[in-house]
Amino acid sequence: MNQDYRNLTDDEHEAVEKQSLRMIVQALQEYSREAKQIFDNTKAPSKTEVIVLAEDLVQYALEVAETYPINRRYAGFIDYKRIRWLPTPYGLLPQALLVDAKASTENNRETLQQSQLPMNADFISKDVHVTMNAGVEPHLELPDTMNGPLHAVTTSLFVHFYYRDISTTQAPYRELKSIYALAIPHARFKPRYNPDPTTTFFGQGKHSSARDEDPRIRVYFTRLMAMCPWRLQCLNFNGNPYAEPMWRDGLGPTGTITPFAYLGR
Amino acid sequence: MNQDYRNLTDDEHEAVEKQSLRMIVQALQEYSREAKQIFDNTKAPSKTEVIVLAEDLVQYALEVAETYPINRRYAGFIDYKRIRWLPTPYGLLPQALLVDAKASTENNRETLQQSQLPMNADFISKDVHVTMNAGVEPHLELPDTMNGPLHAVTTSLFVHFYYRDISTTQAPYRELKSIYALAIPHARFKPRYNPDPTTTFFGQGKHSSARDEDPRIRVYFTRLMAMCPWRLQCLNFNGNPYAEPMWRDGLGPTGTITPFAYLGR
DNA sequence: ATGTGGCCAGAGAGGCCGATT
DNA sequence: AATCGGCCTCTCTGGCCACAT
Repeated sequence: MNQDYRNLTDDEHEAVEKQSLRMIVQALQEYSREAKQIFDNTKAPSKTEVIVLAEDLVQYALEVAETYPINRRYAGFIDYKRIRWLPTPYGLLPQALLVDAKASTENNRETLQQSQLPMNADFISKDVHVTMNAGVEPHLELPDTMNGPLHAVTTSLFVHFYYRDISTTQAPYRELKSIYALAIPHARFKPRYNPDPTTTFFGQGKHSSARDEDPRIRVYFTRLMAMCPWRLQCLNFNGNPYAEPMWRDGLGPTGTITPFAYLGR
Repeated sequence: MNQDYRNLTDDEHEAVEKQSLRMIVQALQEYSREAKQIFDNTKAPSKTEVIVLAEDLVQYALEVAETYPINRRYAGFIDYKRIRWLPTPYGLLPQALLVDAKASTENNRETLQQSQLPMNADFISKDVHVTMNAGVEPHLELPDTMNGPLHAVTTSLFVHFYYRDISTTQAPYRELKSIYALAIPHARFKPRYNPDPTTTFFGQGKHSSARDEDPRIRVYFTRLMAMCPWRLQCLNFNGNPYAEPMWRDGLGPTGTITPFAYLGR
């Protein structure tokens, strides 16, 4: 009756991240119709509106797709966060699910704040070795009445709303083109995903060094997918109310895409 | 079997706002211990942290104190919003509950964006008559399958975290001194609360006209309380883990304060 | 054309401070 | 000392644009 993720093998832990991502992809798909409707047609008081829309939509999509909650909360910059019991074949695991919403007109990379980085990163930019330390804890310690503290594994997911602006005066104001969902590997997978600065999906951040802003970092979609196809999922809108229910899995640079069944909302 | 708030008398509608506020005050009181614990001890990556804390705490406090949900969502800048059925003696009413969280080192006024203003406002500032139109709709129209649309009354509440900074390096980082809860009157009460520019709880906004920022507006606590005591509630921390469970009601410039029972969390 | 870097832009949300009374 | 007005600061979040392959 294992309750500690640290007892899992690497492959088991990867499977835990995979099933976590699989569930939010299902949730996003089921909510995709309303998500697109709201995203495209909500009037914009300001251009910042898309940020708020993305956050709200992630909440609406995911809050109905939760697992057994653990009575523990904390506040902070992460958009959607839940401490919960996650059922897995390897045990019922305490998990700290962290999901961040992003809105973007790009669809090839994601910018992370240091506080959103789950693993120490090493990469090369302009021939120099750049480093950034993880800002996300590997787990959250939950004081346990019985046998010492419980460790809730932290799982870092990102939901990326890829869109373009259409109009500022009338609906539709925007076109939500697709919803990407990414699972960034836990710190423990450093040897697997970033053993050295040249082997990585990380890239130079978006910050301006000139104005010495807080450093950020980027995750490149193609490279992440090449290292582990299922970690990059994409739900595409092709003219239908709902997105295309596709799940990426398997091997190879782009993996294999297969449709999945879903119930709409 | 009334389902339309427009059939209520003014007094009945006031009572609806009052019971809505009463419920969130109960919820805030029950959550006050954890709220203070999180507010005071959460490390601050930046000074903006308090804003996020306030938003999260409002969500945590209120999400467990909801009424029968209506299956309808919309996204936007309001921190906490729920469309729901509110049971009242005057009928089961569709309601759009809007709650905004504010963090402040002041405790005498609240700044509202125009989009948070539920009634057209008139007031005098520096001898000139200033005006601001409501940015909140009186109700949300819900397409109804049976007998035409349903109108969800909009109820505008604010939760104000009054605090001061303590330290930037070690816990406690802040001191949450009290939690205020305000109910801003619905547009229909304009004749009651702001019949003319000199009779009002509104005041000049915080925006800089010089840099022509979007106009904002202020609500003055004392004046709001003088016009209707129960619309300004305050839960004070006096050294105890939980705030003092006090509810303001009755008449007079400050009304009457009485304690209420609560179950902690 | 793409993949990368990175400079800037805007807009929330409040901290504060200076007049007034 | 309070009550008001209002200027300005900070910092989030991405739009974009310029190179480099």
